Amino acid sequence: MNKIKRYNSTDKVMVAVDCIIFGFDNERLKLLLIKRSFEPEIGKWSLMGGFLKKSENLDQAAARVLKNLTGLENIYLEQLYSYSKIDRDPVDRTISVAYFALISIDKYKIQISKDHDAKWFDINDYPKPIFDHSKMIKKALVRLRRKALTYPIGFELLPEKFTMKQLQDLYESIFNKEIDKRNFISKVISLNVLIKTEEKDKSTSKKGAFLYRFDENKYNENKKQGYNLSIKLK
Amino acid sequence: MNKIKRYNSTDKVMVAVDCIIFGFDNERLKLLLIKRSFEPEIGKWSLMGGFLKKSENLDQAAARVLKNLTGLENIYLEQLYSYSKIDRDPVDRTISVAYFALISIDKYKIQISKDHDAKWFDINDYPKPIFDHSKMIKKALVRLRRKALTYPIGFELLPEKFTMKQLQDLYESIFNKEIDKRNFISKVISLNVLIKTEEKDKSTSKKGAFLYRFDENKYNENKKQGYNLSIKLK
DNA sequence: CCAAAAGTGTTTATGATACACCCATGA
DNA sequence: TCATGGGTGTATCATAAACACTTTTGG
Repeated sequence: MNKIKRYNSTDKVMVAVDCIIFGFDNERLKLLLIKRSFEPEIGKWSLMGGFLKKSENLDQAAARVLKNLTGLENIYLEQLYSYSKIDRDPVDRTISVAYFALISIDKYKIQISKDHDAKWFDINDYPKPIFDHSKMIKKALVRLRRKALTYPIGFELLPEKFTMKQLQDLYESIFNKEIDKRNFISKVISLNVLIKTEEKDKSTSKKGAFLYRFDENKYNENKKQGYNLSIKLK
Repeated sequence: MNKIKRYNSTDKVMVAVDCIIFGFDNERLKLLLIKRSFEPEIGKWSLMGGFLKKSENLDQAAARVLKNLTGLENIYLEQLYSYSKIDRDPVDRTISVAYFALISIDKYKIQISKDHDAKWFDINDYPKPIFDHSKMIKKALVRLRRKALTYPIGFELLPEKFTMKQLQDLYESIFNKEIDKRNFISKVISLNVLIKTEEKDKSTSKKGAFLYRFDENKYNENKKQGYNLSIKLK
């Protein structure tokens, strides 16, 4: 190919990534927000974000932003949606590509970077964030709910070993809805992606609850047949 | 708010929108591609695209691109995904936000702009397009299939009045799969969004087939209960 | 021994699938 | 009258939902 003129660059814009970081603390679904230490909107709650660099793609930028805040790598990240309202950022024309991340809060000992004033909030009770971040969070939750029905998100949100109660709590928290224990367990078992270990977690009862692990191989074998954890959404 | 320094602008990039334009000609689902009249990749098939301007948001840019090619306004457009591989466009660093559009090919007398060499292709038989457009098209088809199960896309893809056969052909074409006529019709009727008119289309049979219309009010009333046109995807 | 959480099955209801014949009409 | 596409109903099967009691054990 011969030399080609570069495109007219008068319309170049800043591209940001913002991360909706979901975490599960083995009881409730949480959302990680930071208190902004810079203008604009200093002191207000915000999603963790950053600008896309010339040397990276969007997935990489989102991973960098996430690592910057949590120190974690190889975390589940999925692109959500791109936001482009002209004045969404009062400083400069910026479009933002939102990503959402899924983290098991205690699987890793998360060291939230001291550079940031960050806090986990319950997914049903968090402060109003800046800009259009509220829209992003709502859309991420919708996406997470859909994903939870067709993909074993417990892989990402639960520790290595977990009890059925924890798995059920995760789903109840995501859907903000009580689920019948018997139906839930028999459905989950029938999906055939869990391995029951010999171990018990005695931290919440005298009897103790068996610990389970996800089996990625089983999941990969079975996923052709479809994975569907129907939960009635009234 | 006081004057705030603009963000460092060394990392500004071009933002493009590319439109995956689906159309239904009352027989098969089609895809509209253009033959590029400019470098790079002149003469190859491509999605219709354009660059985001400072004065518009992404939805507006996509609508402008679509109007530019087809002359149509108020067409269903949905943002699909943002593509950002560093060298995806060989000329300059560009990220592209893909949108997909749904058009009833004969509901409007589409005047494809003579400025473009455009052509409708069958969704199962189209030429390999440039850059990452093939990935975009595949993702758009996945999205369309999901959408078809939960939203009456016939609103967008069919003419004002249509026969059950046309509606079924649309779904068979989208899913590339034969569907049982009796099951399909009774399922569609049960969704309670169609109005049967007194008119018949006699163009394909001596007996004639009743024409139906979508009823947007019925749809809006019923959608709280969910809209689900289960089609077995083997 | 008892409080508290873990564990376990069955029945019913709903919805999906499979399947085949009659109808209306213009040529 | 007959060829062609239009229109219709039922029986079976799979899965979701509703529902309550027994087990275990540390304190």
